Amino acid sequence: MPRPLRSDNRLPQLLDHAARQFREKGFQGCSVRDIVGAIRMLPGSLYYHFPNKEALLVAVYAEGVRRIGAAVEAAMNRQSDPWLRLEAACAAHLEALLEDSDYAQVVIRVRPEDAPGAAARLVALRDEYDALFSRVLRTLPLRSRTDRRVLRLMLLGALNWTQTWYRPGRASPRRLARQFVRLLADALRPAPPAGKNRCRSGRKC
Amino acid sequence: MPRPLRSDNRLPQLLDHAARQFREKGFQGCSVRDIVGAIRMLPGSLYYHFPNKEALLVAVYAEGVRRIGAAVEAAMNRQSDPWLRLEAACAAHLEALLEDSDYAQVVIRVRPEDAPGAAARLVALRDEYDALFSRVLRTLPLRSRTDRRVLRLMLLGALNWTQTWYRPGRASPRRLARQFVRLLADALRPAPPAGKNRCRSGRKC
DNA sequence: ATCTGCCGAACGAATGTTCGTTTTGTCGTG
DNA sequence: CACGACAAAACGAACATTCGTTCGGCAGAT
Repeated sequence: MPRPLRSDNRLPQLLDHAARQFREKGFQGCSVRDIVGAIRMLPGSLYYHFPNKEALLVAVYAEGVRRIGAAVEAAMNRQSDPWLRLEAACAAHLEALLEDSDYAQVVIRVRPEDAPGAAARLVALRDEYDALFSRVLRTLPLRSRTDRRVLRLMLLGALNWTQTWYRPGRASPRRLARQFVRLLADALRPAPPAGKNRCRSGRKC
Repeated sequence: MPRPLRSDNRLPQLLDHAARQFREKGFQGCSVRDIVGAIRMLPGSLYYHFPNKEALLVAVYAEGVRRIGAAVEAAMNRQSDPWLRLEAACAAHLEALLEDSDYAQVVIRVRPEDAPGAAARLVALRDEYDALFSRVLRTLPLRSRTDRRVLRLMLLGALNWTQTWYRPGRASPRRLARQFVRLLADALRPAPPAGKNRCRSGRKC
């Protein structure tokens, strides 16, 4: 039973600017005054909406997971081929992470340990999102020996680390996702039945 | 000309504990008192050795780059085959990053932007280290179309992100490095000359 | 009339940093 | 070998700010 909201409630703007500040400067890097000041609120007013600063982070985190999860799931469901599904998921992940959403960026930027009192909940939220990628990977036809867990961790690591070096204007998130997945696909796709289509190195097939 | 050092100089211990604190709680996550308190120093004494907290971080960072760089270079030079060189480099990188050195972990854990006044120097130090991997990758025989820059960023991303999920006792750094590199090697090694040794999928060759 | 949503002003604690003073190792000199 | 000058290294105590947080009160939407 959600309590009634007043139309002049500034919680949405509060969350928006919290997300922006958290992604720009991290959790410990910005003060309560930085966050509320951007929307001309006073520091004490935060505590009407949240019991403390960490709870605000949890709210932003949760919204971040919700948004990036929705984006990835939607992109995924537009494809049927397993490898194309993976590529679509990665592209959506990167787009949210690098360009679209402050909320999504916070999920990757802020370490759970930075907010000790909320760490457990943050980790749970991350895991919830990771499960999405586990699902995509489960449907991939792979060589028998491939460890899907290691594959997931490696791929997500490569994707998430882009946040540290990506600069808008160069390679687009879409293109990066394509490059990453292509690379893995070449390595992991089971060999085609003998005699068929074994072109793997030449310019044209 | 390094000025003369006294035998009771505690700068080494100061750096050691700073590295430990920075890696455990991040730059903004620990106070000057946390750092010096661990070696029974007083907060003001820090400022005999460094002009400010950020300069201390730079010193730790530099030492971290030096150590992990030395470890990787040594491991690299023990191999001659390009792919084995890469694997050795990755293994050394992961060992330093996950188990051995507080200093090395700080280089990955702490974001340059967390210390605005020192960010430029921190980035330069990171780049200096990255150049090592550029060198290893340059000697790799790859398919003609492969973008070595993207490859480096992807690999380093996967490696560095391990810091967020790795727990000692499971897969060893060595094993992880092996898995990562194997995966890429299968994808990127140029196809062997036609008719020779084209086993790529079966159990035994 | 009620109660949501925020103001305004404060709180104590913690922050990075400064500075005059004191201790202690090092070294040239007698 | 002893001693005294000198600088290195750290102390001790403060500094001004900034931090997250608390709380009584009040305007205005419902």
